Amino acid sequence: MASFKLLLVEDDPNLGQILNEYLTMKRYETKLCRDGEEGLLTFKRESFDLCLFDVMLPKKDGFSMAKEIRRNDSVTPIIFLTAKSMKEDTIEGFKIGGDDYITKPFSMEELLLRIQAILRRTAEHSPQISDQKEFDFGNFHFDFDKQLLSINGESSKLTSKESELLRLLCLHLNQPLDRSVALKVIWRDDSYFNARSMDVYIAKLRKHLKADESVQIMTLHGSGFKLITDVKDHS
Amino acid sequence: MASFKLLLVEDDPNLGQILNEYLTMKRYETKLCRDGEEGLLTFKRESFDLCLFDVMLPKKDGFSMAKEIRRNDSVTPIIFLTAKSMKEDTIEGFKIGGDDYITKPFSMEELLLRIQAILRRTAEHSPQISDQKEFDFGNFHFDFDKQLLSINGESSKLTSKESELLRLLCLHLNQPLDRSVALKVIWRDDSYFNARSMDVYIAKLRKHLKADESVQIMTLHGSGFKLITDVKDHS
DNA sequence: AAACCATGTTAATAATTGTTAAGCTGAGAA
DNA sequence: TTCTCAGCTTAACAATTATTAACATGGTTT
Repeated sequence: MASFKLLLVEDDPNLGQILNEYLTMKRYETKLCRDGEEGLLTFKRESFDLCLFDVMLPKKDGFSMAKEIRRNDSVTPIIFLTAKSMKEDTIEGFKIGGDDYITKPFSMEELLLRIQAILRRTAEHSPQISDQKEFDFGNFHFDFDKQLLSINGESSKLTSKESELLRLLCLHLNQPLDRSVALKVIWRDDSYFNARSMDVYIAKLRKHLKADESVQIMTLHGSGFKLITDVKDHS
Repeated sequence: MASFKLLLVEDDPNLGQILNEYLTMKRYETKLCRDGEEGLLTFKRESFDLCLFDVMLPKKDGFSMAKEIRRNDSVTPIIFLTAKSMKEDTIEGFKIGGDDYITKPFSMEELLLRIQAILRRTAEHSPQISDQKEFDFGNFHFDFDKQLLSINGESSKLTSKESELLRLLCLHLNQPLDRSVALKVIWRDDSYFNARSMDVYIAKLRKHLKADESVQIMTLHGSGFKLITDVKDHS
């Protein structure tokens, strides 16, 4: 899946960098700005899936930024990060059209989960341009909606779980797919039994993919799997 | 706008009543339940726009309720209210698929704002309970009021249940339709027997739709169905 | 090597869905 | 009223899909 793009505006260099690294590690494309004006310019220049604004910022505070954004964009979610837990502030934040308000100190995991909770709602309904439904790899053609995997004119029907897993693998073609990512997306929970269930489905997919030897699902021991296709060597 | 319907499950009678009154005053239609089992039954029987669950509850805790709901409804937003602010708990709440997690004591205004922030997102994207009466998909033309499904000049009469179900599928054309959504809209109650009845009607519709191979009702095992049509090729 | 995980594989079990037909019910006709 | 019929529900059983268990294999660490 194409990663989400976040705009983080935070003037504290330490916190800014830590958050930046953490979110990047979690596969978000993160842009860090140091003050409100820079943040607003960046927002106007590029396009983001979600904003994280510190409230107290040099040059232009987080609320003012949000107000300006909401004048012509009522969609992009905004989360405020702040040291103050003042009731007045919280309320102000939501009234402007913010989506969440987190008080420092917060755990990074909680921030991540709140980001995910919001993106889950906006992403699932938005007319995903990047929400690919059909894939070609090796000699295969895979239609996710119809749950059909075809090769040389022959097609076989996949089950829902098989399709979901194959789709995730295709979206990461020739790139690693983390176990935990797949488990969270498909099984909604990363647990021992679900993990075993996923292994069973990997096995099923491998059987389906036998029809083309140049395609295979590689095991990345301890981390996940990777769907790879041989690139033909024309040397 | 028709007011939103909230399911509030809270065992503390004082807090329960205060919240109930406050939310009612704010023009939400609120249903208050005292324990988890009652809450779950109510949820299955009626249909709500958002849930507010206390975590610690008699008979069945808030997390267990959320888990059961998320098994066939990934849509309805859930907010957890709790006395504990344990990090573990917060994380658990989001992992289950919750949308927000509020720690007592909280201000009513903040709760209200968080509810609004979430509803703003879901409402604007949700497949509007549209009053569309006629649909074209594949080579079919479907007139909901007349209960007529036509193709190539031939039309067949549908029963009212068939029509209602086909209409819901059409409104979600090429998108998933949750079992629980359909059951609540058409049967008013998400229960075992109604679910079986719905399966029978899916079968009936499939027979009707055989007349055009490019149209079919896909099964999304464990979650629902999807009416799909081949996208016409305009090359 | 031994111990310890993680993964592969197959089969048994459980859950969900497909299908057909029998029963029930309410509305209109006789 | 009773009869009939269409439409809906319920039951029963079949088929499919998903999960869990059990054991085999292979990688990693010490």
